[in-house]
Amino acid sequence: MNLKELSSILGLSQTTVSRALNGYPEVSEETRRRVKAAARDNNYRPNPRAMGLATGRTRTIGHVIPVSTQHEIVNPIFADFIAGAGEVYARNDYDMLLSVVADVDEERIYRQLASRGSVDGVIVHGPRENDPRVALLQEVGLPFVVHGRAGAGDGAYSWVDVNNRHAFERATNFLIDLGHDRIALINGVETMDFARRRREGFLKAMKGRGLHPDASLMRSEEMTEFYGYRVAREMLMAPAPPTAFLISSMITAIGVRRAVEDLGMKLGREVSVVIHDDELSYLRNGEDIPIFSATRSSVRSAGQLCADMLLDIIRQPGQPPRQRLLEAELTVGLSTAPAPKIETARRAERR
Amino acid sequence: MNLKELSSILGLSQTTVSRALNGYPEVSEETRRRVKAAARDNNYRPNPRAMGLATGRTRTIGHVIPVSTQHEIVNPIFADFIAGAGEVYARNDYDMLLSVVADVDEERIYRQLASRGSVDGVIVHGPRENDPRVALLQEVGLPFVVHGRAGAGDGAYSWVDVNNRHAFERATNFLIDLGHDRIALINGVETMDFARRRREGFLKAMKGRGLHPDASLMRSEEMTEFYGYRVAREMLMAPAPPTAFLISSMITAIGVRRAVEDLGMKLGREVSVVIHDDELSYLRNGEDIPIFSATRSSVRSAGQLCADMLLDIIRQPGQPPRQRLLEAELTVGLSTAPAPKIETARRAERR
DNA sequence: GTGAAAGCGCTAACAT
DNA sequence: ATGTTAGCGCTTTCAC
Repeated sequence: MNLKELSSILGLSQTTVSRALNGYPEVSEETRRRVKAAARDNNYRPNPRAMGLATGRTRTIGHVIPVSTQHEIVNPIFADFIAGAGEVYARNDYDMLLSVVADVDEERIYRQLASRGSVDGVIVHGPRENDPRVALLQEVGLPFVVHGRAGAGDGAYSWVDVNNRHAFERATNFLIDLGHDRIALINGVETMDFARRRREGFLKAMKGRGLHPDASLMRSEEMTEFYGYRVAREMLMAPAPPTAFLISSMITAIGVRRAVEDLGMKLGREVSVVIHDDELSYLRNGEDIPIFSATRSSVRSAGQLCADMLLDIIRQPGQPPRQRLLEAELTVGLSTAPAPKIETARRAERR
Repeated sequence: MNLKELSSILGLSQTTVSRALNGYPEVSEETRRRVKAAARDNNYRPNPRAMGLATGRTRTIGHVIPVSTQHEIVNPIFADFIAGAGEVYARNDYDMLLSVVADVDEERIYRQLASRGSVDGVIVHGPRENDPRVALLQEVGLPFVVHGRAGAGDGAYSWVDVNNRHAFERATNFLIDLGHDRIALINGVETMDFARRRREGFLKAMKGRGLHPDASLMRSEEMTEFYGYRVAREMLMAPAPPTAFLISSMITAIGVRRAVEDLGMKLGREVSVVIHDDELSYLRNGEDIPIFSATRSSVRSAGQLCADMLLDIIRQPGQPPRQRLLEAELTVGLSTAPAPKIETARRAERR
């Protein structure tokens, strides 16, 4: 069922039917009612490609997932983020286009998305310091929201982030409260913004409590399981082993646990594995309340929020995104720059 | 830069330029060369929506990720699968459309994808027994490949699966070899095909070795961390606790480990956590070779294979997909039914 | 308030 | 081997 058929059934022109369906004000109430009813009854679905061709808009958001060329990890955290964002898209009748791409190809992909007009906007994942993608996207005029912070000036772009520094500061303080003073930080690659912030939180807490962080207990690598296993083993076998671990990834934590077991040490009291907030709550609340999913749900919220903000930006070209309430442990930054406009766009006054 | 502009630069008709670019045979060698050069120099990118409108094909594959309405888990395994599939799409210049959808809405989404023509085909995730989606997709004529088996007749559709039964049989046998006879099976929901197969593998090994599986040591639920924690704790505190666990999910295994720690028991020798093949190799090979990623990479291979098969099916309407070599622990089934044809399709003879 | 017609960028019959 | 023309299904301008 296409517009032509539908309009001939109704004895109206395609124009009128289109206008009625799209909420243009110049259609009579009566006609609009009839048209909407007929559309529903005939199970009419506008062809998104035809719409896209005509409007320049696609109702599609791109997510570019960079896969490192050196390691084959795909951060499982993406799954939660994507799920959150996907929910929002579904609710708003947007599609999600996922590009899994070798990190070296990222620029090409972004340019391609922009020049092909495959998407109305993109979410940027895993920002690095002074991430070139920000400038790139601004250059090609593709609206975007960054998941994490890319470390350019405030207000230069919009972002949503988990409050990494604060979470790690809290976790560190908590371990110190438990009596630990040799705390190992097993972190992700610190060119990644989130890893840098986690480190800062850790150091802030240590110094705030008069403790000297031991450089040999601070590592920064791609967060694989084996990385956790290897460095934990190394540290635990050294003359002055850590009494607690602060770990940046669930996967890496598994490796650490293995190392601890391997050495015949006891997990729990002797060595606490803390993966930011979630595990922290685990320790705090005892055995009955598993809050491990807390972080996963934060990430999911982050996905929702990112998507929501991006849709906002896209739908209100020329206006900064609106402020909003935050759930979970999230922080946001709103771009003060107006969003790029799509030339062809001429928003109808929604009724 | 669009076709019109490009052709006017070249002083040729749009038709000729289109034909040259798309490899139609009736273009002169010389012209083709010129056209291709000009396209490259002018950085010409065909508009995929316009192409889609004209051909009915979209060069887009849909992945529908069902999210349970009752639990908010998103299987992290999806991330690896998606990464594998995404790679193949990128290589073949296809797009991936991801729909995260409440399981109750799944049928609607599939129908929508079909009727809107948003995608050329779909990958079906998480099949259940006699999954209605198979019939649905056949009804609406959308080409598909199932990740896992949906338990209809052989040859009715194409699928790719990890060899679940075999993996669990091996793991169970291995535990028995180690001297265990009270082995707990902490499985996923057994209406899911993969969970049923894993159970079968477990039972086969147990019976094959003359052991009686204890019903109180076999559980089947949505694979969350807390589920692992809860049932492991229960089992370990019962009069006759298990001496080993066979667990269907990495996440659930984390819960089990916690339970073990909580009870002050020692992991490793006393209780072995086995998550199909990967952990099995871990145990077998000792501490230096972490093969934990084995399963993750199987899943990734499965993603690649699914995508590859689907593209095959789409590109050769009317022909069964070709046989292929398998890597990793995968099994495939090939549909004997011809793939549905897209009416508008008229494949050019690729030169 | 409604309709006719042009056009979005491309492909594919049908000429030549 | 190349061009002409008619769509694909929708939006939007312009006229009534």
